Amino acid sequence: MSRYDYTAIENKWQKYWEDNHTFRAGTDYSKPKFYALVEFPYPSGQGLHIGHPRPYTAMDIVSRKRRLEGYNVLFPMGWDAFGLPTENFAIKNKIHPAIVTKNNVARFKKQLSSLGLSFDWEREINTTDPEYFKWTQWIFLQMFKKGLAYKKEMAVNWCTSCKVVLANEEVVGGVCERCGGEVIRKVKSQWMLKITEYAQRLLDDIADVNYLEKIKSTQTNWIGRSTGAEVDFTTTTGDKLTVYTTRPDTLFGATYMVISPEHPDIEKWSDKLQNMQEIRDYQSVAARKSDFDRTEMNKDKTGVELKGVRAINPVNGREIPIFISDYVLMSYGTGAIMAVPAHDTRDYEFAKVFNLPIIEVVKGGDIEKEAFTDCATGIMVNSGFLDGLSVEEAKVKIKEWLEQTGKGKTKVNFKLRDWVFSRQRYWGEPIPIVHCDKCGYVALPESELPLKLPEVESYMPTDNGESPLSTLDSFINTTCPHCGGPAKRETDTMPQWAGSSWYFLRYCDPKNKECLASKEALDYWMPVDWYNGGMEHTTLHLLYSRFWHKFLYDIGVVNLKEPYMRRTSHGMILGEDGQKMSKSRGNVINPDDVVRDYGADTLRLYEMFIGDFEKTAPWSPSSIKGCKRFLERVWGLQEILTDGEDYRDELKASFHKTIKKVSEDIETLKFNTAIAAMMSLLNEIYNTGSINKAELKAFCIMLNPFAPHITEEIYQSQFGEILNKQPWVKFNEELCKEDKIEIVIQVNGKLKAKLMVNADADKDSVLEIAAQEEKVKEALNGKNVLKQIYVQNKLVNFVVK
RNA sequence: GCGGAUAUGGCGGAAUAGGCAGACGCGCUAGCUUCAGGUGCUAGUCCUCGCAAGGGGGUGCAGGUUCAACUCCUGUUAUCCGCACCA
Repeated sequence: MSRYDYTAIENKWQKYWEDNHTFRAGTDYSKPKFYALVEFPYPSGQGLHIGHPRPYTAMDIVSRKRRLEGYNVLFPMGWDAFGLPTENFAIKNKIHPAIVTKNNVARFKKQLSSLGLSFDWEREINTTDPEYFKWTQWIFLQMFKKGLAYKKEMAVNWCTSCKVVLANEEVVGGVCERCGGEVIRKVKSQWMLKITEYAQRLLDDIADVNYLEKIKSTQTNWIGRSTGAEVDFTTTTGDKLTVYTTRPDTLFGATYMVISPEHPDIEKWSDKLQNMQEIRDYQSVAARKSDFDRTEMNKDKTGVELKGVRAINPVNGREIPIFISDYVLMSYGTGAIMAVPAHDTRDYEFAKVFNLPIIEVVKGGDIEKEAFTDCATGIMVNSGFLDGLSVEEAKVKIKEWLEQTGKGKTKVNFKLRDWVFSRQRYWGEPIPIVHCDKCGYVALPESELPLKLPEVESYMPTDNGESPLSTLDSFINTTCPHCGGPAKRETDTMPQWAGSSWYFLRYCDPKNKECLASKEALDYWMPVDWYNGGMEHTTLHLLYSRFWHKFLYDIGVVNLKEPYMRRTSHGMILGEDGQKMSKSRGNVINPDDVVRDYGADTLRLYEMFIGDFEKTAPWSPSSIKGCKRFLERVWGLQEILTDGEDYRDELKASFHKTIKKVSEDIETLKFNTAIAAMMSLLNEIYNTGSINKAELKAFCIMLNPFAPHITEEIYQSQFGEILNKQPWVKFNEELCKEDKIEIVIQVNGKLKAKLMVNADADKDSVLEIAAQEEKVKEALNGKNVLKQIYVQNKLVNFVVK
């Protein structure tokens, strides 16, 4: 027999699969379907990372198993190809980003193909393809028409050195991630998407889907719902100043107020404020601080009192001072708070710095030392009509009072903020809006989609931070679709998250020219049955795409509220040193080298065997050899093949048990133990010295999803058939049981002997035999047996004294 | 600070409706094969005392429940991830 020539075998089967369209998702909509999804990669210039194959192989295993189980499987792949690195590469090397993308995609595709992943390449999509982003733009227009897309002045991160707007992720330690330059806040007009309008539904519907618990809780925290009240304070200027609080019960303890430095009322009061210069100074310092600086200021509270304007506590009529401080954020609640120093840590710190009164309103803490915040079970004091009530009762009563007197109302707040949807970049979807002086922002007619990117000389952002598109008069100047007058195009582009917010829908019908996907295809394929991806996408991509999907549900494009039935996630593959792989650490493993040296099947097997799928795992160049050895030994089974169309008795239970374990482990992401079980079975087979036809067939089929090339090759050369056309292996629960079972004999919990007994033997007979064991006799000798514990098929424990 | 997770041999990791701790693999040791290297095969490999038979200890740490605890309970430490002045 020939040696295991993995390169030849893998090339042969990859070609066979391609020629025969083996993995084409069928259009027979009467068959049961299964939609498996992995996150489509950003085709970076670095090529495929060794971490990519981990989730891809996992879902490939599930997909391959489902096909053998008779499902019509959709397992697609595409390219999330808009993005900064490509643009930067284009700028540096003066190559058009589309060409960079094309080259990178070609390389990625070649690399992915070499892994034998069963993607349906006929459904390949690319977010930078105008035929694709036509529909990204279309969805944006629908949102615009429904009032969900709007323009707003927003503070953004601005690198003073690169002269570029940075995403929050690009600001590291207060400086620009790339050049180390100073980053400041700059106000710019940005397109926003009203995801907050969907906050409650995004929260509620998590209950209906099968996501990992940690994904659910991360999303829940990110949405950050809280219930409290809005309370109106009047001021000595006669204005109304509204605060949001989750603790309206402590209203009697409010001894001052704090408003954000950006609060608009400050300007309104400017002629009444005696220390305006001091206030302006503080405002400009706060404005220069990045988010990073603000968090660094954690310990030292700063602020300025507004001299000349005071507020009146609505519950007791007391006049209290108003401060500005950067610990109050304009972006949450109302941008103003009532400060209750006795029961809030931040307010307490601030009150100490500015020597403000601290009034205890819930008994139980020691407010001389610290704020008493953990006071849910306390009793109200110094609180007028709330005195003597529990905190819970007080909350109800004060809310009633606020509603009755018209001084406030119950209010729900979310941490979730609207989505900044503009990027001042070239390599993204153009936003299909024009601005007309007469008509304002006007949507491009759908007939003009896709709005393509124009050719430009340079992709470099401009000095003032506008998109490169803003330098192109031929692009900017247009006519208003509404009034026909002169108008200017929007020059910002969409963020990278746009294209990935609906891509799973396009896979259902990727070539449709009439709509983003036909109703028929969507109704059949959706929802995604199983979506695996990284934890890092839990709060952005996953939330964004749920939002878009809900919007598309509202306008009747899809008929389901949620896009993904099940969401799981995988751990990262680290370098040999346990650190994240990076060029600078020199611990990068190139998948091409691994495929060349060990073969795709070994790589796939090792990535699944490396450890718990959900946890990070360090790459080990020596451990992978174990997987190679295993496959060599599987290959070697052909040399000891004998006739026989049934499992031999001595292996029957082992086969049934292993099939059961592998079948179940694949469903629960426990690929490592599935492989371990097959390794054990292989060892058992070799111990018998031979394998028969039935056994080899079953072994190949259950190993096939993991190592598809070698198993197809063995199957074809031994049995002359295509494995892919066989049904998935079955097990029989009854036959998993061994006739004889080893049970453990303990005395006082200490192992004394092991005994082979008939399965399901009764207590008395086992106890009798157990007591006869030499070691047991010894241990029992002269002792008093107090108790005999018998666990069927497991153990016997004699409790003696 | 909040939320989530993790802690088991030299290494990656198994085992939780409580029931043989260390499956499976790597590495290592010895032997066989080999001129040698590599491959392959056989045996061994948690620590410790012992020539052995056999004994003792052991799942981050300290307690508890139980005939029996990696698994349950209480407390505690460390590490990782996410969010973070969210009122």
